[in-house]
Amino acid sequence: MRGKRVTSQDVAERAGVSRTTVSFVLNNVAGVQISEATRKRVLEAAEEMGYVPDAAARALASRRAQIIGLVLTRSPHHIASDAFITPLLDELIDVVRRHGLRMMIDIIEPQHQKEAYLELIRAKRIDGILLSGPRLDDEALKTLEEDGFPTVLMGQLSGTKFCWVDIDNRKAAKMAVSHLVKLGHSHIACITNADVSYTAAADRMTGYRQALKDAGLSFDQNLVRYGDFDMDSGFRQMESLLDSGSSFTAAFIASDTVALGAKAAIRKKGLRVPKDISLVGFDDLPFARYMDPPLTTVNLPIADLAREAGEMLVNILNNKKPGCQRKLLNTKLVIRASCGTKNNGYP
Amino acid sequence: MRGKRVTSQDVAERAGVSRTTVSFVLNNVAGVQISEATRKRVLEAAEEMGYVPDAAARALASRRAQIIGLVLTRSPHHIASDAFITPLLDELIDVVRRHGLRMMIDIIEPQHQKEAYLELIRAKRIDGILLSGPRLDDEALKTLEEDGFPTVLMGQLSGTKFCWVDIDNRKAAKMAVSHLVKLGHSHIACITNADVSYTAAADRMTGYRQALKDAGLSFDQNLVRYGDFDMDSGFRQMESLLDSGSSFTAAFIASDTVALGAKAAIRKKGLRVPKDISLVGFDDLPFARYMDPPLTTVNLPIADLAREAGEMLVNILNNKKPGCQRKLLNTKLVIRASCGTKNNGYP
DNA sequence: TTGTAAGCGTTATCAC
DNA sequence: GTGATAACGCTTACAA
Repeated sequence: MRGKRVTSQDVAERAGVSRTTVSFVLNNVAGVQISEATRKRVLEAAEEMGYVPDAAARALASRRAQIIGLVLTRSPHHIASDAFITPLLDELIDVVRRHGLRMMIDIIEPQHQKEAYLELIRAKRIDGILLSGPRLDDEALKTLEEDGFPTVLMGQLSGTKFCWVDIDNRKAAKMAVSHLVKLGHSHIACITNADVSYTAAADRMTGYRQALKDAGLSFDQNLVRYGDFDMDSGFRQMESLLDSGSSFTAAFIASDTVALGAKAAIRKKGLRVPKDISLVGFDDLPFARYMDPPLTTVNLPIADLAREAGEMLVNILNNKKPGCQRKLLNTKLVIRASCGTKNNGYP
Repeated sequence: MRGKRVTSQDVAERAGVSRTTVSFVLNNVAGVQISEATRKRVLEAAEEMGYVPDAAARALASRRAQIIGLVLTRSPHHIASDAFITPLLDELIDVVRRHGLRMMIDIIEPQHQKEAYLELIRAKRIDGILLSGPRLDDEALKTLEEDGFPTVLMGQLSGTKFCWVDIDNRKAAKMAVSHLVKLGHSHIACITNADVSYTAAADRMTGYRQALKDAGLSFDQNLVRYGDFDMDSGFRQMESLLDSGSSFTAAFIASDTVALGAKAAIRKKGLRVPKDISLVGFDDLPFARYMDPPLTTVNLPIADLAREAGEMLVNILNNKKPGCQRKLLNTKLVIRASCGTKNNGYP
């Protein structure tokens, strides 16, 4: 780094070949036969000289940056949950590394700078994009769709032809609520994870309604509240539910984070979980099992989601499995101690 | 993106100037006088044609990638806490964007791939590096130090000449423990956030000892356990403490995450917080205020830390404020409801 | 099987 | 003030 850079020219000279050969060997170009001896000589020379190809030069010449962009939507509250970002990054970086790529990250506010990430593409900084928390009102996304830029969404966007990976939110929510029904609850409240303009929130809500319907229970709008990603919203909405006078013995809360806030509100009212109110969450964040009582919740396989999305994008970049791919991942209910059979109820 | 790319050549032709002039105008090169008329014409042409400079070409020619690397140390357990990564990224991306840069992210295992991030530098992918959770046994770091590669650490590394930003862990821990002392506690246990080979863990431990010393209390090794970043370790270590037969009425737990596990262990034993045992945590993670009872803890200003580190690196890259800079940020104790005055105690 | 040479789209050094 | 022109370090037809 200090001295002059080692270039492919230097390696070529040392190995007694041309730069072309060096390039062929180092990039393992298919369809080109190079003798074992030459190959070995080049590899050794590169190794000895500590040659590392210049990324910019390579990108310029090959028209491939070998970088994928990870774009997260920063609502005022962040994507699904902060707790997901670590396993997400972890897994994605593994995928990317396995394929010899790098990852560039950007976070956008849905309100402003919506277009900010287009620069990544226009400046050819990235070859493909992974978008978490896509929104219909994202104008930049339309551009991507028109241009056919390699894109994979984490989450669905109906009416578009994007590839995506997601979980079956409806099915998962239904499973969670059915669990409550089986325990004998007939008055089950619901706090969504977010505004229903988010597909995931709407789907979870739908699952809740379906479970009620399947059980022959009636849907009561008075038992529904809308969370807003964070603990505060859970606290407020549960307070509202408790103060409303509507009676219920259980609640499906479509986010562990929101559930944590809700539990605090229940406790503040002097009520107990699950004695007075049973709770089912969603996400299975690390803290769920350490809540008091440990929270029964839907496990969201975030690492799988990330890996599938990453591999899907890589496949697209490599022109394997072309066309539009979609994948719905399974979830499972993790039963812990926040649900009881219906008993005294509230009020 | 679909049609042929717009190059600076195209812009130059449209504006009726040379590529050089376009470059001067768009990069706001100092020391070059360009007439307002020309400048405006170039800017307009670029705007109209939707010109976005090619990042690779620019990097190749200017020898500046305009990208900084964020390298996180992935221990088996991740940097300090998962919950920190979102505000960290958030703030860093703001800084970077403000300066017209981009960010590339990498995560390394301290065991393997220690050298993996050197490729970022060797391939000239990044101009500077931001390293979180630096470790003394990181060989690659030595290389950076020798080469004088622009680097800012988040966390300290004694015996090196790196720039860094950190909090005063010792002072913060002392403040936390003194709080317990003031409440009348004289038998105060300690669970570290991690192994003391981590500087932060060692410093927090030292702060704990100093607080005891200042209060004239004796240090008892039997009251100390070593956490390991996660909730599980907190659970296990608190169990060990409780089973050891040593008596204590309060505990300083140098991580909220670890504290959450510890609290579960306390509850499992049928004890209460703060009635039987007072608890002080460290980090002030979002869930701390929603714990039952809300956790008294040290607030770690992660966003400030990120911003300071980011700005410091940018300054170094711009050759402002040269030399080695170091910054210690203040913390404050957030008093909630997990501490009481000494009363019955345990056992 | 390997080499030659022409780009890739900028920036930067000089002249004018 | 502005414009040629040479790097920058690599990939990749095309030749040999």
